[in-house]
Amino acid sequence: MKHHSNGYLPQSAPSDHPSSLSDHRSAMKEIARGQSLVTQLRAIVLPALQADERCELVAQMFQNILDCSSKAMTELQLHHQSESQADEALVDDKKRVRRISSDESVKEGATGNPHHQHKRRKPGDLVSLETPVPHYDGRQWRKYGQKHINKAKHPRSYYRCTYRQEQDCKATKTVQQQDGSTGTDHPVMYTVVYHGQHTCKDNNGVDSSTDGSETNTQSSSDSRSTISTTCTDPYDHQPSIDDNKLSEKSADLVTKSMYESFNTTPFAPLDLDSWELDALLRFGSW
DNA sequence: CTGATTTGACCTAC
DNA sequence: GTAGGTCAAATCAG
Repeated sequence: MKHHSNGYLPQSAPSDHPSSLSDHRSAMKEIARGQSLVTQLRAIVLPALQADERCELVAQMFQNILDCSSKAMTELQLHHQSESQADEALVDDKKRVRRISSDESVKEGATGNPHHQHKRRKPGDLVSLETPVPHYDGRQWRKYGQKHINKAKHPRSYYRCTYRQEQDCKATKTVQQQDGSTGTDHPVMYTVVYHGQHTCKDNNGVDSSTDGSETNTQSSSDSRSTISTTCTDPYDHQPSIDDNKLSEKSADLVTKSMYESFNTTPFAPLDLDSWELDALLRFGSW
């Protein structure tokens, strides 16, 4: 799968119904943009709030907004899929044949390989968004791989839920810096793609995936998404390897500390100008 | 010492 | 054959 430069859901090949599909596409783009903006805003605002009731209220409002957009995104995806399915029916048949045969070969233990699922993920099971803060999404992730993607300047990092083993949480995400954003003028933007649903509860016992409103995956994660990052991807500045390591580490540290302040303990106390609060509250009543 | 990250190898899909 | 995704040993950091 190629890096989708726009950072949104990868689309199947252009179909015969360009109008409706492109409508969906642009709607999804807009929603994703909205999610990204809210995410960025939340990343700025929440850490600046003192841990009091208002803070929780604000956090809840952000969450609600993101949940709403996630639901809308899901609806659109479903629509999009059902419409594009017809177009892909023929292709699907071919794929199915192939898949079956390959499954059989696996069953036969032709390889006896210890690695089980190296399947490519289905496009339908993902949600992507653009954010300058790819790590601070209220979830705990563990990096398990990094790869240079064809024609992309920056490597893609692969994360899975920290609780994958203990709670068998299947959620994963990939983070990739967008090619255009190298820094100076515009904030570095990352394309974050969430795969699979969180079935875990995060450590403070707050359920993550389950507030019911989050039936969809990543959106769930992504809705919680949030805040984060810092991630200066090592490759951003393309410094020495050592620098890379340093920056990654520090980014993760920041991420973690943000997580902690965000997730578990309420939020890091911070001074907040009254105008900021007013703006927030106004935003909340919106 | 323990847990997280890095990174090259490996696997599967295309 | 190539590209994307995952594994797991080695390495790093607290």
